This record gives sequence, structure tokens and C-alpha cells, in this order.
Amino acid sequence: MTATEPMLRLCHALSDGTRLEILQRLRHGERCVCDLAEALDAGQSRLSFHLKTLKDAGLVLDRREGRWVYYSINPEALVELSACLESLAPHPERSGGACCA
Amino acid sequence: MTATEPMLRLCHALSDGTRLEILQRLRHGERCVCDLAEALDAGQSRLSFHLKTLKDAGLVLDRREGRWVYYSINPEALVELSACLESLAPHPERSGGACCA
DNA sequence: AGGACATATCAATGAATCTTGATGGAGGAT
DNA sequence: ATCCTCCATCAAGATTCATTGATATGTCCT
Repeated sequence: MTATEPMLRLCHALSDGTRLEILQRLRHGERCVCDLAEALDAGQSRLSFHLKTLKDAGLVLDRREGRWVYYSINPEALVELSACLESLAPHPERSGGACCA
Repeated sequence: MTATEPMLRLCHALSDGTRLEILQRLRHGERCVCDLAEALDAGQSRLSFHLKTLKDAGLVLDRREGRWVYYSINPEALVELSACLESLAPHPERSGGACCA
């Protein structure tokens, strides 16, 4: 019984180049949108869209401080996805059973 | 230097419910398309499309035997994606450096 | 050769997603 | 109060993706 819904959200969030770049920047610590916009050479609206997608998937956390909003990676999401991945690894037991013979 | 292209393909392939269901069936051993079609109650054309997507991403392997084509999970792909995931985990060093201060 | 079956591919439609530019709201500075 | 900055949200267009039905390819059997 793998929970497929969270895995779908997580994988979808990771299946975009812009979002992957965002996460790679966030590895080094939290960043505000304006900093990411400059680093990725992307419009502010576009970044906001992708950050919302990442946040809805649970992959990033946000924190407001004055005018700025700081985003950071949510390590729990990576752990969760890692667990989902393991749940896809082939069974040791009962493996290799053919079907259409 | 994370290779983002393979990760994009892998994550995109995993970001679809039908494809996830396919992989869950394949955990128990290789299956032919007709068996998956029956198990998932999906049209043959649809399954073929998703199997191609999974194959292009490297997540499954196929093997022809007579009229049937057997698909199976490629465990290396899971390992590769797992490594990509780890490469997204926050750095221990230089973490927490603020930007827009 | 011809027929039946398993699978792949193609074309067309529809749905979901991404991008862009404009608007709005919230917080600080003067 | 006014302006300015940072960010979110909306609407419209463009692109990508999934589904369906029809057609093609390949294999086996007779």
C-alpha cells in the first residue's frame, strides 16, 4: 500500500528544470525570491509560480521577514520521497513470476 | 554538478498515476502488456504510451519473447534517482547564509 | 499465403501546465 | 500620507502531455 498521491505531487514538482534549479540554489541555505530571480535570470512571476508549486508539494518551506520571504528546502520531503522510491524496488520474494505463458 | 536532464526524465516519468501503477505491478516480476492492460483496466494504446515513457526514462527494461513483450523494473534507475535526490539535500557546510540582508 | 493475436505508432482531440505581463497587497522608508 | 520594494495572484496565450481510435508491424499457427 504505497501512498501514491504524495509521490505524484513530489515527482511532479521535481519534473521541471526551473524548479530543480531553485532547489539546487536552496541547498546552500535559504534564499528570498529576489535573489533567486537574479540567480536564475527568471521573471518574478515565474519564480513565484514555481515556488508555490514546490511549497504545495511540501518540498520547500517559506518564512516571512519584513518585506522578504525566505524559502528553504524541507528535508523531510526528500526523506519521504526516498521512502516512496524504495517502495518501488522489486520484491525479493516471488520475483520473476511470468504471466502470459 | 548534478546531471539534471536524467533526473527530469525520471521524475516526469514518475509523475503520472498510470505509470506509478504500472511500476507497482512490475515490482512482483516482469509482466507483458496484455497482463498490465487487464490488471489496470486500461486500453492497449494507452499502456503502450506509458510504457514507452517509462522506457525512455530508463525506468523499465523490455524483452521480447515470441509475440509478447515483457517489461520489468530497471533497479539501476531507482538507484540513480536516489543519488540525485541526495544531491538535493541541504549542504552541511555554509548552510543558513542569508542573502537579502 | 492467410488469419489471429500482441504490441507499437500515428493523428486528432482535450486537458493540464508553463510563461508573460498586468494588477494588487503588504511592509518599510521618507 | 506617499512612495518604493518585494512578492503573490490573475488572465491570456503558448506549449506540453494524456487519451482515444485507427492503422501498422511482427509473430505464430494452419
